[in-house]
Amino acid sequence: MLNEATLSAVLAQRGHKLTRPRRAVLKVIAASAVSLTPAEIHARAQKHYRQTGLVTVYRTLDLLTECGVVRKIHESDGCHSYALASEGHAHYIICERCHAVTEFAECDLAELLAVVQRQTGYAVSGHWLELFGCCPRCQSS
Amino acid sequence: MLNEATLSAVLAQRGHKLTRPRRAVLKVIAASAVSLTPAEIHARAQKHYRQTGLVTVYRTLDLLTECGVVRKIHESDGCHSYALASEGHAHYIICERCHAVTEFAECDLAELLAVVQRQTGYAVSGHWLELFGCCPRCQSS
DNA sequence: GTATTTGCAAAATGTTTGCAGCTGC
DNA sequence: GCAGCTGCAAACATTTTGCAAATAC
Repeated sequence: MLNEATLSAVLAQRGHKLTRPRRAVLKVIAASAVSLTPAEIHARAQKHYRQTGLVTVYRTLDLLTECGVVRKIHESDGCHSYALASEGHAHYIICERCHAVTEFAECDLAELLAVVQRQTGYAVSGHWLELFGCCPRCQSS
Repeated sequence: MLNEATLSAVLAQRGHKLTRPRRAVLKVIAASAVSLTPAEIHARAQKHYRQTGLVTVYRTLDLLTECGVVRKIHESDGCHSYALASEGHAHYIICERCHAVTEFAECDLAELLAVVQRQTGYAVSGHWLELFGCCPRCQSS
């Protein structure tokens, strides 16, 4: 999903355009190994396109989230940062030291879901799993 | 953890006191089957103790969270609500229709963690799992 | 009695909206 | 050309801070 042509197509499909600020925001998020807050994204986006406004960053993040290009990262102190999303269902593992974010696809929760469903009587329709830890780089330093 | 004597002891241990507003906040959270925002907690707490201020609600929520009496609930649109925490490690299943919150203890993720650890090289130190669905009551209505 | 807690007003922070002009397709 | 997008300023919502008075123990 790093490809500009692809992104352009995704946006066009919904009647949206690929503009300079949007390009800048995506570039910033795609280039970062760690999750970023809107303010951080704003600051970095201005290096790609100087006039990028913070308001546009917010609007772009909403749009890209809707398109599934980007995901909101929830950490214990809140949920104010974003990272690039790969295609399809995925989860994150987050470094508690440097905020590095890595996706992982493995999520065999079928058995757990069945047990909980039985225990609670809820009809489970979705789940959300995040792991926290220490990334390889931080481990070696 | 609904017991006032227990709470008083937990607070005392850290040099804190059990005051009227704190009692009111706890009562509200303990009595609610659904997660509540600080503003909602404030409104309801005033029925127990009229003078409860919103600022105190915020401070109390922080304190109770620190003590593990209460937990912050993360939902897709943000993370601004709180629910009672039972003892020890637990997860929530949240009703997407009425925001009902139920804890479940089952969380056998050992195998998954091992796989992800191998895949990503991270040293996993914590996890966080939340399920979404439809609670029994909403299902039948 | 004293350290902690409180409510208030005010400040700080983070996010959203209204609008006239600009830009991608 | 025109729908959609932009940046700005200003509105708004939420959370935090400073402080003198009140309270729990």
